[in-house]
Amino acid sequence: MAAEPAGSSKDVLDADGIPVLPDPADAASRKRRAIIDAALAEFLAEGYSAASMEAITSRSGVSKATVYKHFGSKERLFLAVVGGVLPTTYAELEPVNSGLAGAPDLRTALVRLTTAWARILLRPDIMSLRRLVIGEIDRFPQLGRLWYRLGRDMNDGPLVAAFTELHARGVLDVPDPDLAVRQLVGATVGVPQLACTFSPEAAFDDAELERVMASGVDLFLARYATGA
Amino acid sequence: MAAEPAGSSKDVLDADGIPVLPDPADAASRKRRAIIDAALAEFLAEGYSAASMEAITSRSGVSKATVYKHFGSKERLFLAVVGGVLPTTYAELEPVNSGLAGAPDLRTALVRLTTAWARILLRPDIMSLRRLVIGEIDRFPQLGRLWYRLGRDMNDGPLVAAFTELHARGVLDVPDPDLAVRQLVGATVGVPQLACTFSPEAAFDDAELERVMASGVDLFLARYATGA
DNA sequence: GTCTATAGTAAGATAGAC
DNA sequence: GTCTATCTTACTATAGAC
Repeated sequence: MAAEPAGSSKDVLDADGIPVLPDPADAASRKRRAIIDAALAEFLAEGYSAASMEAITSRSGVSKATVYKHFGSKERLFLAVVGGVLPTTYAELEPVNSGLAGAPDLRTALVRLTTAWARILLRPDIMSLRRLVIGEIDRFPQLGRLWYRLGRDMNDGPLVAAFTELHARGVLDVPDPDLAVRQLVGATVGVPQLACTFSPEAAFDDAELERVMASGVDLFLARYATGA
Repeated sequence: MAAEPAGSSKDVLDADGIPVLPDPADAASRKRRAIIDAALAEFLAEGYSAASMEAITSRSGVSKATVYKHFGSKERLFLAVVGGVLPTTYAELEPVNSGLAGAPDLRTALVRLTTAWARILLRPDIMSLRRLVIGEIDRFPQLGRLWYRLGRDMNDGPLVAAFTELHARGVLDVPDPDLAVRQLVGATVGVPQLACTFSPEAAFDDAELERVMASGVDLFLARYATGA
């Protein structure tokens, strides 16, 4: 259990009484990290305007001046924090997408895929972040565009590629793969997502979720699957 | 051009020099209406927390004390204004729903219906209101539940009834009408709505909109229409 | 880089005259 | 019911010591 000096001005001594000087760079980035975590929690709980820099400094254990040295202003802090966490969030969805074009049973693969997406996207922390971004879009349009673009690039993108290939192989008949992907998402993940957007307390157990995803995939395949 | 005394303490005289005393009830409800309009504009522009009661009083032309006499607090004002406008908003969608079960061509009727929905729901003012409600759901969960319930009751509801009837008549094969409606919405209106939610500047011209709606309806019918 | 202390401002809400 | 004037509080941001 190493001593972690929290910025105290007093020297910290090791077992032999020798002062342990914290690496200033590490100390700074630890504080930076603490500020980011505290700010995210505060912004998620209060929204941008009601969040107070005072509360963020209290949560993070640093002083107000330090926060301003690092981030300059409340706006810049918000953009850094929220813009920084979005790619992390979407990165979780990427591994699910691999190898769809080569799956033995397309229906099973699509149900698995959409169910995995839904389980992640419906998580309360991600739903809260989504509501925050949507609610602040007039003030921070960059974040809205970023969120939408990430979703398109990291989720829809691979699916579009897979459908295009399956179309070429004659397995699917998809004249507009881009639109088809958006329809699939709307008819599967979009259904419980809409409910959770407006009713945070709404819960979908795994069985219900898989039933809805399977029904949406069947809807999709009824139109786009060829006989082959 | 009738004189409309805006609460001035000086008497207003008619053409014969006779004081025109404004009906106090009417004057009060005119002010109430002015406050509501000003508050809605301010809340839409700034969000709940950043909206200032000072700005609302300026916009409405009444004093701060009057606003508090009428609505008691900022929270109550917000609930009254937003909760009051939601039914009005959804009422616009109701007439579109009538007479679907008896339509001669179901596909045409559904394309017309979803396109009409989309044109209303994508309007910037309604999209802004939607973002406001979503962004403030942690603070005002009532509004989220109200929005979702209105959408379900006034839009999905009639469609569920129509699909149930068409199922009984053998025109459709819809084992779960409620889910089917949500899928149809997700695959039609939901597609451009998602884009507009995150990119307010995104615009869909009528031709593009109808193409997307028609494609979504075809998707729906490929699964749920019987041969009959 | 980090802190304490504070400047300067604007917010929500109310008192009291009319 | 309505207004003007004001109370109290909390906010963002900064100055200056270390």
